[in-house]
Formats: sequence, structure tokens, C-alpha cells
Amino acid sequence: MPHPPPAISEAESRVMEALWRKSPQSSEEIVAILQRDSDWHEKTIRTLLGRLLGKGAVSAEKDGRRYLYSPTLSREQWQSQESRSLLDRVFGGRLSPLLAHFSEHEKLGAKDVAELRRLLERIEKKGR
Amino acid sequence: MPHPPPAISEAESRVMEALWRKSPQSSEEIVAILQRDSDWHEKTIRTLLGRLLGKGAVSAEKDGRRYLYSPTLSREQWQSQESRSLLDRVFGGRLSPLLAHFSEHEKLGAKDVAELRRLLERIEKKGR
DNA sequence: CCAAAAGGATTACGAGTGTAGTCTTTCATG
DNA sequence: CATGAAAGACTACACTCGTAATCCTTTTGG
Repeated sequence: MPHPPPAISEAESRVMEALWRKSPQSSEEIVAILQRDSDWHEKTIRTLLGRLLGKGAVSAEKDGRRYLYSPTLSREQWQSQESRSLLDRVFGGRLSPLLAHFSEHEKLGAKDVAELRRLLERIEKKGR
Repeated sequence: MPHPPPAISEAESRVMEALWRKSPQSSEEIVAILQRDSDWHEKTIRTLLGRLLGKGAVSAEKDGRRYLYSPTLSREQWQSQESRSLLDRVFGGRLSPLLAHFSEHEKLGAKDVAELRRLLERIEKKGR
């Protein structure tokens, strides 16, 4: 593997979000979207896009005189990286302390509980 | 509240770990511990300690000619902050997507499954 | 008493980040 | 054809972080 998985910064991840929702997209569209739900300057958004390109987290294909951008890193890959990172940094690499933490210190909604139940079921089924 | 919760960097959190395990401690002890399980230079460790002091994440009480340091931020508070941050940044602020993500993309160990089960039980009991 | 060690305070310096601004090229329009 | 707007490329700048080195005091061992 030539490239280590690119590290995406907080601000950059917002740009990725736009691309994960729809791709490919021109910078114009991306700028429009992000200006709608953030207060970033157009230049800022383009800079972030450029950095993502440099990192190889997005690719660009020429479309006439402009480019169309697409994510190279999937949202799932990114979520995995980030989750892994939290687990390793904060919870000694194990999921149980994270879960214990949530059960003790954070309130779980009905949806969370339902999801938990589904998760367990799936595991039990799979676990033969 | 005068101070927003201090942001602890990766390296700084290692120093916090030492203090969470035992406190108060002198910088000498902290340096010794961290030199044992990292390859940081003494100066580096002292710098990190100093930054944590500046951020208000640890406090120092004078003990003769030196200081004894104690954490101001608890490990649980920190874990909460970091967990919250992951959820907000990566999973739209909800726990279920995190769980769904783990169930679909990460392998869970027996311990994790057991913890999950206990968690669910506890919740069910509490939930009336 | 003096020189070295210990502890803390200050300074350093390159990479990454947030947040733009400027420069360049290229179409499109009057 | 000359201009101006749009997209991208390059530059900027302050701040955090990782990683120390240097400077200043105070204590202490010879």
C-alpha cells in the first residue's frame, strides 16, 4: 500500500460530508452547499478541497475547464479510523470501556437501546 | 464557569494518565514513569506538564522547593468529552450509528459482547 | 564557598490547521 | 479584441502540537 490512510481534519471532514452525500460534484456546488450551512468564505472552502486533493482523500476528474471531485476515502473507512482512534487513545483500545462509559455517564435514548438490542441479536445469530 | 473544558492533546493525555493513576506526584516521578513507557526526553515531559498547568487541566501545590501536581480534569470527564466529540463530529451526535458501525465493520471480542449484554440488562432493569 | 545538579520558565522550530488573500489562466461578453 | 469574472494555484499568518534546548534559580555535595 503506497499511501497511509489520509488524516482528515475537522474542517476538512465537512467538505467530505458534502461529497459523501453526492459525488462527483464541482467546486461550485460544494461551495454553495457549505456556504449554506457554515459561514466559511468561498476561498476557505476551496483551500480545504485543495488540501483534501493533496492528501489523496478526494480525486478530481477534468470536466471541460473545471474539475469534478469525488471522495476517495469512504465515510465508513473514515468512521472506522476515527472510532479506532478514540478507542485506542481514550479507552485502551477496547470497546467495553466505551460502552460502560456511556451506560454510566451518558443518557441513552430509546433508539440507542433498540440499536443495542439489534446489535446483540445479530452477534448471537452470527456467533452460531 | 470561567474556563471552557480544557482540550487535552494526545501527548498531554499520556501525562494525565500518569496523574490519574496516582496523584499528587512530583514532576520527577512523572518523568520517571513516562520515561519508562515512552521514549520521550525529560524536557518534553516537563513541557507537556507545563502546558497542562497552563490549560488548567492540572494544578500544582508547592511542596518545599518543588511542586506536586494533581489532575483537575477527571479521567471520566475527559472520556466524556472525547466520546461526545467523536459522536458529534463523526456520527451526527447519535450513539446508534456508532453502534451500528461497530456491529457492521468491527469485530467484537467476547469481552465486548459480555459488556454489551450487561449494559443492556442494566438499562432494561432501570427502564422500569 | 563553589560548582554542579535539579526544577521550573522561556524560547525554538517545523508540520498541520483554520481561515483567508493574491496571482494566473481562461472563458465569456460587450 | 479588451475586460472582467470564475476556477484553480500559490502564498499568508497566527495558533496548536510534538519535540526539545537554553536560561535562570535554588539547593546541595565536596
